[in-house]
Amino acid sequence: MNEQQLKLNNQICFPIYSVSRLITKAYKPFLEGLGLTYPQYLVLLVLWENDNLSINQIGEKLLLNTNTLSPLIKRMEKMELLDRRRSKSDERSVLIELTDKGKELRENAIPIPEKLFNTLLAENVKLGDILFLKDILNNWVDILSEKQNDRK
Amino acid sequence: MNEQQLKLNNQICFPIYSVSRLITKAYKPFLEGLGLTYPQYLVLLVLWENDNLSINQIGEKLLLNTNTLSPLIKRMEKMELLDRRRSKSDERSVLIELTDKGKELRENAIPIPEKLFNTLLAENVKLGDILFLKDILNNWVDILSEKQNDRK
DNA sequence: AATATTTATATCGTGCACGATTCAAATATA
DNA sequence: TATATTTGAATCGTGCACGATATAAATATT
Repeated sequence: MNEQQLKLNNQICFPIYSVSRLITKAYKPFLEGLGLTYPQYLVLLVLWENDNLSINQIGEKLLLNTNTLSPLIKRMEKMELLDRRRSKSDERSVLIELTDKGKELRENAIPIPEKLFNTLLAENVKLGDILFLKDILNNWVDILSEKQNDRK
Repeated sequence: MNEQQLKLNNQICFPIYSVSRLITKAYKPFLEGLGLTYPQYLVLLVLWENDNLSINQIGEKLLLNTNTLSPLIKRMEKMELLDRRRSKSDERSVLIELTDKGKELRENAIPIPEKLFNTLLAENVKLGDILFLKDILNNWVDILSEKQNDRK
């Protein structure tokens, strides 16, 4: 592995780390109108698609463990966005069901993706970031694939 | 904007958010051997490249504000990886200088990028994630560019 | 049936992130 | 030169993330 390829690690890992935070920040103005954080919004996206899931099932979809989701969902319960109740068939499971308030929020959330899209579009800096990320990622995939072929 | 394009938002934002966390997790086993977190490692990467920067300058490179960096750097001072001192020419600035221990850590950090690379390579699941991310990202860039051209 | 193991949540501790605010030093302006 | 504004750090409060651990319910094993 040569010098340049070694640098690719940081060239991809750091940008992903940064862009992830930039995206969360870009969502903020639209989400705080609804009183939501980005992770809370993700939970709602899952529940709007498929209500009455266990915490575990939500975690599978979001790749989050219960030590993150448990308190997060309790905060959302306090906000009266959802209800928690133990499953009757398995007392270990906690089923999450949207309240009317949680369901109604969906309407207000509909314009968010387009707004976010336009935000990223308006800020050319960010398009630059994405383009940069795209090139690096393509480069990385090439090297990864190449290396996997070498092993055969 | 059609339904599918709207979904692209979540198709790109969520994967970036997830992959970012996966990458940080992938670094963990290698970094904790050095007693470092990923953000601390990033600070060292910056300082190994260019010592004696102010907190602000480090923040510019990492896109992090002082309310994140200040306590993080104080923790690194406690670990005796770096020294903090006020600049004489501008008493507001805090200059960060690596200690010998901080400099020496560089040697131990050299194999990390390759190890990480191999980890991602070994876990085919993750290569799948990257490929997925790559396609979505390319798709997104196409749409963004197209939309920007429309405005002209 | 009694015991061991697994599974679904929850809790605890630590370390980011980040908006808001504070404070002092530096710089700009009247 | 006095005052206003800007700038660099630091602090505070809140909310994630996540490893480690605890607990109780469900399931497997003996």
